[in-house]
Amino acid sequence: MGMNLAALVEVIVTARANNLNVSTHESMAQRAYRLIRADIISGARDPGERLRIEMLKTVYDIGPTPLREALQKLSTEGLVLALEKRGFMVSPLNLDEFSDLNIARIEIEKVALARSLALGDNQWESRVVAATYLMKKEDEALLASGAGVYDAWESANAEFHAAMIAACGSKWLLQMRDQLQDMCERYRRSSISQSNKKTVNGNRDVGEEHAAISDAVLSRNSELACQLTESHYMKTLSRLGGNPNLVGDLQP
Amino acid sequence: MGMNLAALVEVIVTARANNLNVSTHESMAQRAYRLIRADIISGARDPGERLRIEMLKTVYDIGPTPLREALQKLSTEGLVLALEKRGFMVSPLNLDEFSDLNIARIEIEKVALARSLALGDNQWESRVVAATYLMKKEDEALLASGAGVYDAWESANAEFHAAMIAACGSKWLLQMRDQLQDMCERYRRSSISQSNKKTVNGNRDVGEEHAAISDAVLSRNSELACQLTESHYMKTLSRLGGNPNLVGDLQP
DNA sequence: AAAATAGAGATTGTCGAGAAAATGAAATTT
DNA sequence: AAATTTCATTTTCTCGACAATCTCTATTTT
Repeated sequence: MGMNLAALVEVIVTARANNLNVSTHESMAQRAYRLIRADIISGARDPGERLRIEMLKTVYDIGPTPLREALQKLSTEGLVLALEKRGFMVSPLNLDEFSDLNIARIEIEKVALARSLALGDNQWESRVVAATYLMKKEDEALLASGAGVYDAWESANAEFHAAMIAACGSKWLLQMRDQLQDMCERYRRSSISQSNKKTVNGNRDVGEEHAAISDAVLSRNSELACQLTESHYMKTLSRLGGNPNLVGDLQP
Repeated sequence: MGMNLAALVEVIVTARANNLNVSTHESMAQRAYRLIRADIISGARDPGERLRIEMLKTVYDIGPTPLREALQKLSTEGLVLALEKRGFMVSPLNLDEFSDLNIARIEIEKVALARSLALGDNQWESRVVAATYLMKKEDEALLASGAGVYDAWESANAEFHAAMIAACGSKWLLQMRDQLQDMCERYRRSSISQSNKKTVNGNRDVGEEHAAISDAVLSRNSELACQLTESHYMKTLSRLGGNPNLVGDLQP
């Protein structure tokens, strides 16, 4: 692939702006980062678990240098804790931090949602409609099966919420939100693996919540959309044992 | 310093929660991270500048492995761009991204400010009063001197704005805000070095703006405080050539 | 002259080795 | 017995070396 530097920078900056992955063949460091990150978020690695280089070398078949680079990146994100002269560990979980994360996530999501509703064009509306359609199908399938959430449901859910805020006009706002989302996801997963997976959606009709959010968004009712989204996330939070008192609306 | 692992993790987690630095003797990787980060934010390293390992090795007297770890961390933050098989460079600046960053920063700051006003206690009020007092002194000194901003003014300004939002109840919200702030700072610095330093505060009476913000905060007038803070930051943005249209209030 | 090619030199990304520090178990002291 | 010390082992962090790849100049071709 012959390409000069300026052109490559252009490609990378543009791709990053659209949250795309441009790599032809990833480096060992990237690979390590991707794999370890996925293992931590999915709960395959327990919170508090030591991440010893020798062990990781054996498991992922990657040398110590790229492994350390990956762990440093993850420590910047907060998924990994770097202990001076004592290596790395998966960041421990605690409920106070979960509340803290959720406050940040929900507040940022609300801001992005309000902006998105104010700025979104027809293209964006079409994406919202498409995501809503898919979400409805998956919510119905989930309700019918009575089982836990599928991967298909998960990805429809992710796209549903991403679509709503996509037109907010700041990729940094979206990136902050994504990062906080991933941190929260780890709490959700570890909570699921501890309790019964079937209770994940409790007695809620998540489909109805999604439909209400979509309606509010498409009718550009910013206040209602924010309120519904907040309570949507808060229901998940309180079911997982977080402290909802710290999150809720402040002005009565 | 004899200390078992559990105790150390406790110390580190607690210290991180309060944004403290607990290191007794920093590692080469930490040192590289700190120095390179400061050089990028201060503008000592130009946007778009290649960061070659050999060069960095000579300048900072640090081996290639810790240097790469530092660069990877910085690339997670967005200050450095990692180019596949072509090393690292200081992230290029562009005005669109500056607007983007400012949207995110101002929105997050407003959210944190509203929460802080709703949740802050007497202890917090006292910090606000102290920061306001110091800020007033520094603003007066700045006005009297007629010169550019001093380090003392910079740090008073940083504490002034940090104090206002300190009681928001989410360390993550504050951390996101800090990260965006540092990114914005780099734009401000590079803009200053290009133009005349004396024009930094233009015809604005920044002292008056600060006083108005402080009054609104202490009287718990959330809406006014948010509005004043937003326009305070926007004045800086538009003077630096950003696109203020993309930032402003959305609901008329 | 502009574009393509080729090859010397520089740079990245990775690995293994080794010094310095932490850990844990056994021995010693209080 | 509990606390301290000792010391062998493990682990981290850092460095230099090396293969793979990129870059830049000089040369050839169109």
